[in-house]
Amino acid sequence: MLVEDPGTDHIISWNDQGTAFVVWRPAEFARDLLPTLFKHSNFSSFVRQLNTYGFRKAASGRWEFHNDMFRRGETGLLCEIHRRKAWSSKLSTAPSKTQSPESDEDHGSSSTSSSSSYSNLCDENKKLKRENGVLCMELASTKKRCKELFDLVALYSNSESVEDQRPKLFGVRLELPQEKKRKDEFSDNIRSLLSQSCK
Amino acid sequence: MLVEDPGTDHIISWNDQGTAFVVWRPAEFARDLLPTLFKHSNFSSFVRQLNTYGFRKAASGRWEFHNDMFRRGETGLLCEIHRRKAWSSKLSTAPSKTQSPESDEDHGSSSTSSSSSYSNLCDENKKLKRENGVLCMELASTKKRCKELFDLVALYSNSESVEDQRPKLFGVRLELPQEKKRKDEFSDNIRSLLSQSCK
DNA sequence: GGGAATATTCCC
DNA sequence: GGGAATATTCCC
Repeated sequence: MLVEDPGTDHIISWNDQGTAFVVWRPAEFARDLLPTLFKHSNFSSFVRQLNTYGFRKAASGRWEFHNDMFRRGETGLLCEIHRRKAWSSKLSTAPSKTQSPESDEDHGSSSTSSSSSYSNLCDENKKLKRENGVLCMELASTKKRCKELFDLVALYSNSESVEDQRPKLFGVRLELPQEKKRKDEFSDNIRSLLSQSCK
Repeated sequence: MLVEDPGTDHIISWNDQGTAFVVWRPAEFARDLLPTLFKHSNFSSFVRQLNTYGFRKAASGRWEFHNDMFRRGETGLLCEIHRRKAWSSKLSTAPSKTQSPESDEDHGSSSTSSSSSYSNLCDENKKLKRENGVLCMELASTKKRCKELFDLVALYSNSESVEDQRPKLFGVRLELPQEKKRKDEFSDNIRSLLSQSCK
């Protein structure tokens, strides 16, 4: 609205190509125009919001900001400008790079690319799907492995108590005290593990 | 400051006991006084902040708010009034649907991606990130569990071979053929499990 | 540019 | 009353 308004073009306007807006007079802009739209008159707070919504400063030596969805005449694109989410960097800390290379992939991009460009989003999407696939596979194999260990422990724990075949002397099974203690400890461990589900 | 100021006592003042403040005229308070201290003039936003800082509304049929650290004359207590932290609910989300049916999450959604809409892509992106986080957590807990089982098996396998204390007759350990076979199977299983990394 | 604390809004 | 999204501030 401000960028379009010819009355404020000496303060803020489109660049020549209509691909970005330029704040020609930051001081006047902050003092006179910001308070009409926001609860403050700080240029830096305005810039902070621009960044949050995917606008980037052009390296043009002036206050020029661009966003792929902000172009002269293309008002239909405006609805694609969204606030970057805050959760993007919160839980994604441990992407389990157990054996996947993905070395060069900039992990911070998840938060950066959010709203700026369509192709960035596509790239991130692809990467997420790849990562997702890797995680699914890794999880599946870990679960399988976990189940194997579990079954093994369960089997042994079971067979030991059921089919103990060790020789007896006159009907009494030969077993020394310290072995008994060790075996009981083992059984306790197994019992506690068995009490949880591992499937 | 406002509560103390005699000039505004008809709008806001201490209660009789000096244990709370009372907003006698919420409308005037919001319109005339709030903007002098805050970036808004909404009484409800003011109340929201009061709650965040531990003030509670008294059940007195008027806008009376109290806080143990807010008392007439006790200005030294004011520094004990702190903003409530937000962390209390953040990390407790832990979906960890280890055995839940995960019904609503359509895992096949990846195929839907052919839709070219930008906001669809954003939504999918969000979902992927969420899914990713859940997978990471589930993988971590499964790995932990796997390691526990692994250590248990390793421990037993170890102690069994090292300190077999069963009685011998003339230097030969008593052991029946089928037990030997079962134990070898067990050892083979353990060996193969040990050959993979489970950390 | 963006993380993080705090403020304001919106909603249950 | 408070959870949660968004805005503003502060700071690296």
